[in-house]
Amino acid sequence: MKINPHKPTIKDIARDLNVSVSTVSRALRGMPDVNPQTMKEILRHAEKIDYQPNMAALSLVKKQTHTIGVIVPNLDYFCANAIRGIDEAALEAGYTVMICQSNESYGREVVNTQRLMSSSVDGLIVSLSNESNNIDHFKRFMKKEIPIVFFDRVHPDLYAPNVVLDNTHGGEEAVQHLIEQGCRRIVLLRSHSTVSVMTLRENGYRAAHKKAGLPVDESLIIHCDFNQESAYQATLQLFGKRIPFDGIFTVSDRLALGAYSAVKEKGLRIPEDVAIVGFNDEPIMNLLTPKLSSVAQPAFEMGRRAARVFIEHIHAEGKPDIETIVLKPQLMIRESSLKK
Amino acid sequence: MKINPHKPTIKDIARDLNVSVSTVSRALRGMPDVNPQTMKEILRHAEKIDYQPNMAALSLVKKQTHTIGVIVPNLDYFCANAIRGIDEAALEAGYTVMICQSNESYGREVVNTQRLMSSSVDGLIVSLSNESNNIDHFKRFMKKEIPIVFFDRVHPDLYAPNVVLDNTHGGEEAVQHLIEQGCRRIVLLRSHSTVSVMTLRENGYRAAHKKAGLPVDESLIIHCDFNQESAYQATLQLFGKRIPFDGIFTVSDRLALGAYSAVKEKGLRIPEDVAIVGFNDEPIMNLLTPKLSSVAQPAFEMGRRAARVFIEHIHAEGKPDIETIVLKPQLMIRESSLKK
DNA sequence: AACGTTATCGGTAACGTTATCGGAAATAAA
DNA sequence: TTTATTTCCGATAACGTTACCGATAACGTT
Repeated sequence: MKINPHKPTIKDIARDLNVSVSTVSRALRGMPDVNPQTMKEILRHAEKIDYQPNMAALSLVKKQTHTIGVIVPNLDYFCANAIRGIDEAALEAGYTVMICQSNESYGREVVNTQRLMSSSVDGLIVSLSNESNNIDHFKRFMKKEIPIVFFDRVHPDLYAPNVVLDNTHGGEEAVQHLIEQGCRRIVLLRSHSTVSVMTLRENGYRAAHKKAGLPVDESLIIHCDFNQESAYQATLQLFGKRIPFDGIFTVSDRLALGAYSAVKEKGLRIPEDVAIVGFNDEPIMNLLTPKLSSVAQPAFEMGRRAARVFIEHIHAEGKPDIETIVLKPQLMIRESSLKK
Repeated sequence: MKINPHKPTIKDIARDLNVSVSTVSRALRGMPDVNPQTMKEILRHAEKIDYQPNMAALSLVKKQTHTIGVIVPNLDYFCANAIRGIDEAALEAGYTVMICQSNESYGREVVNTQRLMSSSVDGLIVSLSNESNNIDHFKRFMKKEIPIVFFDRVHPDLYAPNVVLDNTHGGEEAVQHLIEQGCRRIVLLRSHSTVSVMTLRENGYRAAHKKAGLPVDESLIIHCDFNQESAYQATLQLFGKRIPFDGIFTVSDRLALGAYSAVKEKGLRIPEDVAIVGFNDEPIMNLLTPKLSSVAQPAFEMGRRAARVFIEHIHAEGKPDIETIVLKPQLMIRESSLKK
């Protein structure tokens, strides 16, 4: 595999057609000052020998790779959709995408940023890992004036464009809905990460209580690991401590699933005894009985917007504005929270 | 953003330290013929000014990009895990990965191969889309002697390394299990794609019947679209036609879910009236009651092996052997198929 | 003293492409 | 006819890096 069968270059075309490489280059780029006749010949010949421009050479002279580095914490339903959105917008603008997973690990995130940096991506689109309290690796990036756009999981100390959900509003709507359904002791099941989304959803939880004139019982606010098993255990512990509750709002559907299992295991009915609302609206949750109510995020749209902001910044002259785009969540009410 | 703050190059280091670029280049690569003292100084200075090698220039002279293009049909549980495996093996070998989704569409797959080809990836790791009957775009790739490795969804006409599951065996085990549980009229729910995995799993279905001395009723072999809704409709139609059955084997968990819903909707019990076995062993299915039996695939391992084969081929002298790696499935027996 | 060796370094071409400049030929304007 | 303008094209440098070939100096060896 070492012997390259010589990929054709513009030099080959130039030699074959007895013109200069300059002319070939211009023709291939459709520049005006080239004879239509020779232009046609060059294009035809390029097609014939299946010429593909050498991106490395192009990057070298243009100082752009037309590649976007993407770092996501995982490839779950939300991220997969966001990536589809990023991909679509990038494709439209002639960019390709390098995707890395941090696996919710700070170390992996650092390694990935370095890897992408040394691959000379034009910039980064990032959703932070759960563990990322230290964010120096991104600051280093930004010092070199390499554009970064954050989406979903953002960090207040990173002065860069953000594309996020109105998480506060999402949490508030969900909890308000539970209150309207008659719940008075609502558990908040959240991850103990410092990532912004969690805290904002908690803020929404508190806001809903305040608006309804209800007190917040801090013993109902539970921090657990960001996986289903941990949520399951946390819910069981609640039963163990004999802390009563009649509703659960979780910051993700996966956590909701853990709570779900625990509640069912205790022989309680959903939603009659305990109403549950999750977050993300993963379609798979529709297969539970009862179907899970959840706060839906426009993941695809979020990815697309993030990529578009990124491309705007790449093309902007001078320092572009740092804006934050906030998308609206939508509460999907289903059986798990509807006490008719 | 147009004004580059001049990324440091080896020229800068050479100027600052009054040595030649050759020396810097050698020092940075740890070559032997450079004075340990100057070596140390160069390394220190490189560190100090945060020097990052320019990959474009490197690619240009080395004719390698150290980038692998990956094309997958989607980012579902299986693929996400396979990608993690690819990523890990690639990282180990100093490669980065460009991931594209074909969204099960032939057109997108063609666009993606072209995109990756013009991005000058060193080669491709591919799982075919559901629609890909025509595979000329890959043959074009292979004609240029660019290495391609296929995994999971492969094609018999593509003479390239394959990393696959023993799908026949997986199907056979699943159906054999159903037969042992007393099922005599087992539905096979498969997608009507020509992709190899489907047919092989069907072969397993037939093999199990043959071994058990049971006839295969062709009216029980159902072709539907590769999604849950279509599986749901197909199962309902079966009821509509009053075709009796007491077991269902589906080629994916998602299809199993569709069947699941339909069976439950008809008021039948799982597994007592209809036993169900799926394929992929998505953990999410453990939340169904009853829990779904399924054939597990070592997705992570499959991805890792595919990447390793790829890298072997890149480094091989001359034409390396074209091998097919077959991994073993594992039948996970749970409540949905266990009539005790 | 003359020679070969070794260690250490620099110069230069090359990779494939674009950008800049200048020149020749063709055309239009005087 | 002469001059000015356009149209088309080629030569060359540059991008950042490595590979190859030499060059120099400091050694030992005979």
